[in-house]
Amino acid sequence: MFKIGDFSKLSLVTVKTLRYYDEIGLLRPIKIDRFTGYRYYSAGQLPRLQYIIALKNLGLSLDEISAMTKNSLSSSQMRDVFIKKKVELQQRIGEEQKRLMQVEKLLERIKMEGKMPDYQIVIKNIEPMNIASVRDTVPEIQDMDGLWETLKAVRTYHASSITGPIMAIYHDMEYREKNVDVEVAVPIHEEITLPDPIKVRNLPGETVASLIHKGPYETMDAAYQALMTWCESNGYELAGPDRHLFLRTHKDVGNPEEYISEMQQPVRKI
Amino acid sequence: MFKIGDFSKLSLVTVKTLRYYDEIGLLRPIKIDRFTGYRYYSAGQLPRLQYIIALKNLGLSLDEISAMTKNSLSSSQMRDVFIKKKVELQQRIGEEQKRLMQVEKLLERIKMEGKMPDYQIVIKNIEPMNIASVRDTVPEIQDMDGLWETLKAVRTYHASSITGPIMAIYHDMEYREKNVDVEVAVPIHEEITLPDPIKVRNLPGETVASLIHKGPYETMDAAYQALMTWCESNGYELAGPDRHLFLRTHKDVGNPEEYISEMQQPVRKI
DNA sequence: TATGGACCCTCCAGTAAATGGAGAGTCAAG
DNA sequence: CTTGACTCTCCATTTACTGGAGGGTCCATA
Repeated sequence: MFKIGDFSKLSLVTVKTLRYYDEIGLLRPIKIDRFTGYRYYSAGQLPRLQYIIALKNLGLSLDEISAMTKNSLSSSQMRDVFIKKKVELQQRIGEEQKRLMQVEKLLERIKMEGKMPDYQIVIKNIEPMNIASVRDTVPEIQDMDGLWETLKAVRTYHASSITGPIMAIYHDMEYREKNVDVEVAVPIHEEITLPDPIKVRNLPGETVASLIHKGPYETMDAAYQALMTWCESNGYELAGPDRHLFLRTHKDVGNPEEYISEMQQPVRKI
Repeated sequence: MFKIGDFSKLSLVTVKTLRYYDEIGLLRPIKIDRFTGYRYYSAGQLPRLQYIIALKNLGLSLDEISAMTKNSLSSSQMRDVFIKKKVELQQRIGEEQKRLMQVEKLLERIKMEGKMPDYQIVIKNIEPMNIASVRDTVPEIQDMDGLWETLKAVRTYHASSITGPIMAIYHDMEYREKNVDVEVAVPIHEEITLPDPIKVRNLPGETVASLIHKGPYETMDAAYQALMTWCESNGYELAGPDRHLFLRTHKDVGNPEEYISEMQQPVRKI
């Protein structure tokens, strides 16, 4: 019979931890003095403790270990637990490696450009939504304003059905300055019906690379560049028309330097 | 100005999380209504939030992010942070991979043997200690008893100086049945002096693979086998004479099936 | 027998980054 | 005015411990 300190020295497990394992019922002392509360352990408990430590080193949680040691699982159940653990570990390693790669890319860029990049790119999952939209091919980007006019009806008469910020969807697969195939849209509840040429349709959920741009629209090509570069070096490929969300526009603020937009480029992991 | 729910939809960060970020001062709303307590955010805060999320995805803690965004570090300081993060990530990936390998080996063994292995092997770091010991080459292992007799003096007259369980150290580099070079020892405080042939010496700290054996000493070769196999398949090589700790012996219990021993084999990561 | 120091006890607080829920107050459309 | 959606604060919970306060126990020595 060992007092907790001696047992701790034998097992190289701290006294605090032993008391904790007692508390959660993972490893109870063979005896607790009724009067002093002193815990007494026996050498015979060392295999059990060793077992616990071994399982912990494999990455099992104390809960899992409790379950395994208490119900003394069959070996096929054991196998299942470890297979599950294995998958979990593989997944975590994958994530960490992705992270590591991103950090490395970032370091590279800092080294190349001598400063932190101006844009932070983040992967998000966008839920599907319903939109009211008008789509057309316009000679110049500025001509998009006509489409906004068309949509204005929705925005004034159905203001309460609107569920998000207005956006533009660029359907050309490559960048172009003239004859742009653009769809301007506003997210809505499903119910309303609208006159031609406004259409109500469903915009599917997507995984997008998102970037927030502050400033006038003319300076957005750098942002677009950054997004492309990021996708390339982080192993994503483009997977659909990109969306432009207008989060703060001339209607909210006078100075175009204060405009805020979000670019959402659907992507797919290569 | 958005209420917290709208801002949450825009940023895809939960309301709870936004409130938490407010609480820890990471991202405060631009305005809080003095009477209702309602938080109001602006589109202009999205870049900041995006930045926070990007850094979080790289594996930085909110504390680190706070420090980075509050003091707007120079780019060389930024670089240092990321280099540190990179090292940290590499290390964690290494550990997880080691774990994964161990799980895989274990699964293999379960498959081969149709059951959980009988022995759990654990890596420990043993602190250096002082021992009183007698070393000799004995024709048969049983003859070790003579050495125990010699040490008995220590164990009776200096009982209070003893700091741990008795042990045997096998100095032969390979296993042998005859002419065993063995040292029997008992850990002590440094101060005492002892008559010949007992020596007081320092046993260095070691990294050991440890295994706990229950039962008579005759059945320990299976344990030794298991230890060797484990070391081989987990990438460790032997790095010194192994120690045998006697944790429960004939002095504590009658039935040899109840004996408890610990084998400590110093190892080195290959 | 007294005492000093090492050891042990319980209880409480804190860690990181949220999540879940109770109970109450607020907003906006119809 | 009602109703339902939204928001607020405060508290508890998660993991696997760690640290400390305040107080009791053990035991070898004086």
